[in-house]
This record gives sequence, structure tokens and C-alpha cells, in this order.
Amino acid sequence: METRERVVRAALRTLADDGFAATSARAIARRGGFAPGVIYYHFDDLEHLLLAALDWTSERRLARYRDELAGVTSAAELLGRLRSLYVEDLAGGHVAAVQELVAGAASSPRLGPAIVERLRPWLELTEEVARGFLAATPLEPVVPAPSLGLAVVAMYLGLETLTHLDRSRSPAESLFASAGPAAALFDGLLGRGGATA
Amino acid sequence: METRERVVRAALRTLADDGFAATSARAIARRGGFAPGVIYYHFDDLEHLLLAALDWTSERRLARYRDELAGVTSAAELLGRLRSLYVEDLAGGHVAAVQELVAGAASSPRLGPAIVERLRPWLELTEEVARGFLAATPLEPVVPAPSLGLAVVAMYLGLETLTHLDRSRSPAESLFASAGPAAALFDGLLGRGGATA
Amino acid sequence: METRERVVRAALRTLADDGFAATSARAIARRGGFAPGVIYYHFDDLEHLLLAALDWTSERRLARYRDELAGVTSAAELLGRLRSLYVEDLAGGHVAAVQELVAGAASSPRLGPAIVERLRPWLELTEEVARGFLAATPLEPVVPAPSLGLAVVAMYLGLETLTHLDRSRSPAESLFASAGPAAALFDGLLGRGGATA
Amino acid sequence: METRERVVRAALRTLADDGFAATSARAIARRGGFAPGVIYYHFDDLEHLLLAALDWTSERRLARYRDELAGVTSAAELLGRLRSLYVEDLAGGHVAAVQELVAGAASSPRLGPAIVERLRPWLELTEEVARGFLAATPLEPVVPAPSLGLAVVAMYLGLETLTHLDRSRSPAESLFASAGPAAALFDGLLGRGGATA
DNA sequence: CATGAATGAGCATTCATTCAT
DNA sequence: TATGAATGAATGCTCATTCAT
Repeated sequence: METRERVVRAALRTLADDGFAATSARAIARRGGFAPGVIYYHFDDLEHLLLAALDWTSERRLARYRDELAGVTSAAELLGRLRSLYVEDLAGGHVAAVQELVAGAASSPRLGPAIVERLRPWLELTEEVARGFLAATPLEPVVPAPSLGLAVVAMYLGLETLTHLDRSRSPAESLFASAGPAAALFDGLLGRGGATA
Repeated sequence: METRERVVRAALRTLADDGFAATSARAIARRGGFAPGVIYYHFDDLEHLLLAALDWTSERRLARYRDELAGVTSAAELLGRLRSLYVEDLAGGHVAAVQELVAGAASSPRLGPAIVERLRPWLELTEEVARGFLAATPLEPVVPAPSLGLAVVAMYLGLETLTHLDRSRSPAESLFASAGPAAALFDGLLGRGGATA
Repeated sequence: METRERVVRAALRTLADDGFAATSARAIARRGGFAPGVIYYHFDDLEHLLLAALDWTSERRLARYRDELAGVTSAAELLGRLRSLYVEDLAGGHVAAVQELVAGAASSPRLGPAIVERLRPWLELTEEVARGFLAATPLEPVVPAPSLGLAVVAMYLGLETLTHLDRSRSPAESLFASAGPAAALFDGLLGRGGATA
Repeated sequence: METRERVVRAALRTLADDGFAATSARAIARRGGFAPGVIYYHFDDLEHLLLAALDWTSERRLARYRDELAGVTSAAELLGRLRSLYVEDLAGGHVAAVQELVAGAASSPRLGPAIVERLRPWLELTEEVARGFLAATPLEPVVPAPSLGLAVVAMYLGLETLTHLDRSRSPAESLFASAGPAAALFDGLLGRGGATA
């Protein structure tokens, strides 16, 4: 029962495992163990299913990110928490699915704007965290939080694109690793202590 | 004459205008005004054509970037030059084609690694510029140039992805606009003057 | 209904009427009055369809041959029965389809061995009949039944090849006609009577 | 120079090595190291080239067979000579090319009859040898030489078809091997001695 | 004589989607 | 609700052949 959710999860798994190009109605149905027609009973379209799938995983991850990032003040701690959230993302296949969808949708005139809209809450979260970080800082008047948020989200997307282009590398990991000293410097200059999670 | 180049240009134009998913052999041929078979006379494969197209535009743009960025010392000047290079990119459709290709190739096991390889010179250029900028700076020991280069390239790719998702916005423009003051601050702190281009 | 069988029969008819080279998915679909996609709904591949078609007709004909040839003792009777079986084959188009398939598959590395395997029961039947005929005969120690079986099957295939090369002639008919006296001589020498069917 | 012959030999080599289905104009040109257009300069058609190739190899082999088989009287000797001719055929790739052509042509309405015509000299040779063998034999009135010739040629073609279906086996070899005792018996009954070649 | 670029029709196959059951 | 058979258009690609050079 709750077939609709089974369909959504099958779509996500197909995106993550086989890639956007291979996420056909039949492929999703095969993976989920249901008939292709089921998709069209619950969704108007393959596109609508994909957007529903994006909503489904995005909401869950967003809530988790909000929880984990609330009240973080030091850069070092922020870095640590982001790192473990990223590990969760990888393990759950969430990033993979989202990246495939975002990349694949760049070609689709209808899908694109709908996805951008669904990215907005992430931009807002990032902006909010950025604002908290810049507050009471000499950088505050000079770095607008919305721009910093946008830059960070863009970097994250780009990093995922690079990861998927060549699955043997993991550029994100190396970035996390080398960002440690910079975060410590930042905290030191501003007198913000903070234990890494 | 020089049909091979006509094919390459038709492929780039199709990528830029119609997106990766719509860049079929027939679509390229239609746009270029030649028979689909021509593609297979000059290239083994559609993949080989796409890679050749990427090479073609990438080499030209890379040379232009190297020229323009050589000897730039101040952040403000760098920002200005990048901004006008980006305007050129947009006008020529180069970014559009490259972004579609990079995003679309994420699903293709053969195309992905080949594209990553072609991205390497860009990473090297970015890293080199980053190294020049960090030199003789308190950030030098704390921010590894390769990581900064990677972060910048990833951000650029991600920004393009967002741009292509919703063609009506132009997030990159707003980033350029708001980065001005930060660049001026950077230059001021380090005593680097530099006229904006 | 029973679309799968409709597809198989359309494939056999196309093989028999148009030849192996013209037996494309589209040609089969056209002849059967269904969309080409139907083939791929019921079969993985064109090759799988062709093998299924070979199985289908081969099983039916083999059963018929076994029935008709059981208990035949005299050469004259054997000859008569083979002759009427052959007339059935011709009328049903079975030989035509099989011959086209066998000849055409000689070029296909995957199809070839699969077809050889499906020829094996025919070799066994022929060998068995040959063994029955040689038994209690001066030829028995000197003519190995497997070799005789192979020679007969090969001759049959070759005769069909010749037939299909030039559809206006029918070499098999003339062979049947002229084999009568030899069969009678064989029976006479061995004291085997037998009414021709 | 003598380009025409180079084309013919390239066609034969392509037939023998790659099979009928893969013997395209481009494949022949590639193998022969000339431009595809050359074929159409020297021949009207691909079909005409293939027939010319068949003529070329067939004439040479036929002359060789006539030479070798002239004056042979004993079955044992005939068997021995055929066997070594067959080894030559295999080594030169002649059988392979001919078999591919014969099998492939079964599908072509124009090629078929033309090939049958080119098979006629072989039928005549076989018939002639058969006649010599039956002469002054109790079988003479009962086995018509043309039919025997046809049966032998058909068997040879069929054997080659089987060989090409599954290249790992060699049914012809085993037939030659087991035919020895029968030939000896035949010679013994008729008082024909004959040293095996 | 020979080239090699170009054509357009044809190939096997996969797709999103519909619909009678 | 769900099924699974069927459709028809689109895909990448190969072919025999032509023809200007």
C-alpha cells in the first residue's frame, strides 16, 4: 500500500543508480516492481513524478539540515556538521538523485524552472546561515549574504556535477579536508571558539 | 568547405540553443543544413563529435582567458576582466554549450571521464591565478591553491547550471555586481591598487 | 489475441517470402499488421524472435517426421514418406523459412551456434533412421550411422540452398524421382519388401 | 596496378574473414586499401563485384580439381585426393568466401540465379566423376549420374553451411575420416585397386 | 583512373504514453 | 486501483551509391 510513495522511491533510486538519461518510465517500474501504467495513474507525467520525487527527498533533507545547523556559531563547527550531513547525503543516495535531476533538467524547458523553484528553500537556508556568520564581522557591510548563499549553493551543485562526471574521484571530500585550517583562522580572528561536531 | 568545422559549430549551436537532450544527430544535421550521415563520415560517434566540439570551443576560450588574466594583480582588476570575459562567453554561446554538455554527460559513463579530462586545463588556470593571488598574503599558508581553484571552478559550473535551469534569471550577473566591494576591501588590506578594466 | 504467436508466424512468413536479408523488424511488423514495437515487447531482440520462430516450426515438423518415419523398414517406403513430408514442408513454407535462417545466420556469430544447437534433434532423428536401415546389413560395419546421418542432413540443407538460389528449379524433386530404382534395388538385395506410401 | 584484381581479392578476403553481411563496399575498400569509389569505377554494382570474385576463385579451383581428379579410378584414391583438395580450399579461404556468398545470396533475388549458373561447372565435374565411377558397375543402370552429382554438390554445400554456423566444429573432417572403410569396401567388391594419394 | 565527401533511405531499438480490461 | 499490451515517433548509426574534383 501507499503505492504513490513506492513510485516516488523507485524514481529516486533509479535516478541515483542509473542516472537521469536511464530514468525512463519502464526503468522506474521495473525497479519498483510495478507496472508502468501505475506511474500514470498517480502522476500526470514523468516530469511530475520527478518533481514529486525531488520534493520528497528535498523536504526531508532540508529539515535535517535546518536541525543540524541551528545555533552553530563557529566556522569549525559549521564545517564539521556540513561534513557529516554530506556523508549522510551520500549514503542515502539523496545527492546523487538530486544532482542527476538538476543536471538532466537543464535540457528541459518545463522541468528547469520548476526545479529552480524547489531550490529556493536551500538558497534561503544558506543565506540565513551566511547572515548569521557575517553578523558582527568586518565582512558584514562588504559581503551581501544573498550573494554568499548563492555562491555556496552554486559551488555545491558544481562539486556534485564534477563528482558525477567521474565517479572515481571525490572532490568534495578533499575540499572539506583542506577547509579546516581556514575555518580555524576565521574563528581565531573573530574570537569564536567552537568544538567540531 | 571545411565541413568538419561546420559540423562542430552546428553541434555547439544545437547544444547551446536546444540543450543536451535535444542534441541528436538529426537535430545537429538539421541546424547545420547537412545530412545526418555527414556526422558519421567525419566522426566515429556522436560522442566523439561532442568531445571535439568541446575541445574546439574550450581551446579558444582558454587561450583568451590566459591572455586576459596574465599579469593581473589586484582583485578589482581580476573581477573586472572576468566579468567582461563572461560577457563574451555568454554572447558566443560558449558557456551555454559547455554547460549543457557537462550536465548531460553526467549520465554517460563514457563521456563523463573524457569531459573531466578536458576540464583539467581550466582547473590548472584557476589554480594558477589563485596561487598568484594568495602569494605574499596571510591567507597563503591556510588556503591551498588547488582547493581554491577547485572551489571556483565548481562555483562557476554550478552557477551555469542554475542559469540554464531558468534562463530568465542571471545569477552570475548579480554575483559579479555584488563582489565589487569585497574585491576593493581585499585590495585595500593588502595595499594592492589596480584599475578596473 | 495470442500476439506472441502472431509475431512468430509473421517472422516465419517474412523469412520464407522475402528472405533473411529482408527480414527486418519493420518488414515483420508490416506483414503481421502490428507496430514494430510489439516485437520488442514480446522478445528481447530480433535474434531471439528468429530463434523462437525456428523453435516453433522445428518442433512441429520434427514431431511430424518422427511420427511418419517410425517403423518404416523398406527403402522404398522411406523414400515415399520422405517425399510426402517434403511436399508438406514446401506447402507450409517451413523449409523456406528454415533455410533462409540457416543461411543468413552463417554470418552472425551469435545466431550461428544457437541454430546449430537447434539442428541437433534433426541430426539425431536422421542418425536413428540410418541406424535402423543399416542394421543387419553388410554395410553396417563399414558405414557409421552418425556419419551417414550428418551426410544426409547436409545434403538436405545444401539442396534447399540450391533451391532458394534459383526458385524456378526444384532439384529436390528430381532427386526424389531418380532415387526410386536405387531404393528398390536396395530392398531387393536385402529381401525387404515394403509398399510405397 | 591491376587494380581490378586487387578489388576482387579484397572482396574475397572480406567475405572469408568477415562474412557476407559484413561485406559492404566500405569494408572491402578498407581491407584493400583503396577508396570505395574504386569499386564503382570497375564494377557496376556490389553484386557484380561479388559475382566477379566468385568467378575468379571458382575458375582457379575448378581447374585444380579437374587436374587432380582426372584418371582417378579407385574410390580410395578419389577420397584421398578430395581430402587434400579440401585442405587446400580451407587454407586459401576459398571455401569460406564461396560459402558466405552462396548463403548470403539466397536472400537476393538477382544474385541467386547468377550464382546457380556459376555452380553449374561444378555440377558437371561432379557428374562426370560420378559417371566414371559408376561405369561398368551394377549400380550404373540404377543410379543416374546427374542425380548423384547433384547429391554430392548439395552435401558439400550443406557441410560448409554447418561448418560456418559453428566455426569450432569441422564436420567435413569427420566425414572424410569415416568414409575410408566404405571406399575400401567399394573398391574391393569391384576389384579396383588404388593407392591412396 | 582514382578519390573521398556527401546523400538519403534504411536499420534495430527504446521511449513516453494510452487504454481496454 | 492497477495492469500490461500496444502504439508511433524518435533515437544512433550504416549502407550502397553518386559525383565533383
